Amino acid sequence: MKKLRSKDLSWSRRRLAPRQHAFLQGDDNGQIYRVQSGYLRLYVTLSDGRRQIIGFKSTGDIVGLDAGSTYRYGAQAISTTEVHCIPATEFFAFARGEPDVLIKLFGLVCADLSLAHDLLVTIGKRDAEESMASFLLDAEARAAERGAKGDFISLPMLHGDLADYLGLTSETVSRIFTNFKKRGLIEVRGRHGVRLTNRRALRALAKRHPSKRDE
Amino acid sequence: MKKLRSKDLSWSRRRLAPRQHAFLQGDDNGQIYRVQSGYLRLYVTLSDGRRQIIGFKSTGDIVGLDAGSTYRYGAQAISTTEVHCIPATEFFAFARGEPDVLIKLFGLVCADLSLAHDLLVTIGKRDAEESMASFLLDAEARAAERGAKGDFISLPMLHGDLADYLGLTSETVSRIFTNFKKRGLIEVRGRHGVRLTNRRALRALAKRHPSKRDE
DNA sequence: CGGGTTATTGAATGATATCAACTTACGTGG
DNA sequence: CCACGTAAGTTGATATCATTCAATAACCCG
Repeated sequence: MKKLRSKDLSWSRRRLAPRQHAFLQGDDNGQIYRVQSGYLRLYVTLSDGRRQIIGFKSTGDIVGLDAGSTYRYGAQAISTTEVHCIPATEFFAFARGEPDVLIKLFGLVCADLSLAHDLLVTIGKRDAEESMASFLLDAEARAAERGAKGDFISLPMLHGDLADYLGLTSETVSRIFTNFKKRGLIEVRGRHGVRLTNRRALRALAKRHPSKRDE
Repeated sequence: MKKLRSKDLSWSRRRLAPRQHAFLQGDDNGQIYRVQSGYLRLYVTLSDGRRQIIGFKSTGDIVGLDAGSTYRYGAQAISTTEVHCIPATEFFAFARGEPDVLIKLFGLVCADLSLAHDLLVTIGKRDAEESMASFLLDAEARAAERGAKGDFISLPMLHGDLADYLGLTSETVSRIFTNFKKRGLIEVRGRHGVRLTNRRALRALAKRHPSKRDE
């Protein structure tokens, strides 16, 4: 299959400082982004300022692909983040002639949709503990997919981000981390390191349907 | 642009009775569906049976497009529902040769993603009243897009469905309907008819960002 | 080191869930 | 066409989980 990032295309680079935006909700859709390093949070706001984080994006992820004429969500750097970007029109003009690329793009949006559906279940039906358990398992699975070394995973986002992602408050997130530590479900190292020390219990909490991968 | 439903393709028909499934969560992905008449609810369940409805689909909507090897959600008829379906492999084999069709499909999934994001904000950040206000405005906009006649809109789903969609309980949904009626925000006719009698107030409740379309 | 941001912890409050009783609506068959 | 039986909706009382408010503690960056 053809590589997504063709050499023919004029990708440009941007380095985003923490809290800097790649784009804001409502901006005209100009660019499609690819994260090179660091982390972005994608979020939607209500008119009174409440913020729902709809996803975290890291190395290799494509952002802004699903925008119409304007971005429906904002994209903000959590830590210093490098992105590559390309004008959407140019990108789609190229993709139009490449069925494999179009199908790849289709698959990327489908994957995002699936993530959104998972998050809907978490926020809509899981209580705070269940949500956190589900998040931790997802975070670990994601780290594994990216070939992370060691069993500590890195969670670069703040508790407040996690709260805005899971539909909770930062205090609740903090309480549950403390509680999980006491119960021996996780071990924490520094601000961002977490290790899952009882996956079975976390899985039971998350109430997922059993899959073949479960020991 | 080429029509999505080419005559070359072998669509078949199914008539679903109320509560009958087009497919279940976990089924092998065989078919892509198009709703001809009636309504489907799409939902995800947790292992203990809690159900999150992720969307309602009606005439003209495509369902199952985003499935991988298995469906990640179930699709169940609310009322008697007619669907057309086609094997996914056949459909994509056809689409591969038609960039316009691929781009159309891409757009459909992007629209679903956008809906999922909206619902995330509703469930994650809006309280019960705000959620209901937002839902009613969306339902009306959707009906208008489909060229519904009259100002009563039809909500074919049960209160329990609405509850499972918005992250509430059926009791709460009922209380808020009653409250909205008392406050003159809506008028109800029969089991399924609703008319919005104070859009301004509903919009204020929903706390959306103002758009050009707002009077 | 120092200052601001973030995290933790406790106590009180509040929104929505839960439980329960009752009413209404609907569809089915007599 | 009506009566019945079941499913759905309403309403009230209570319980509960998570939020809110507040005060302290830890962390990190410059």
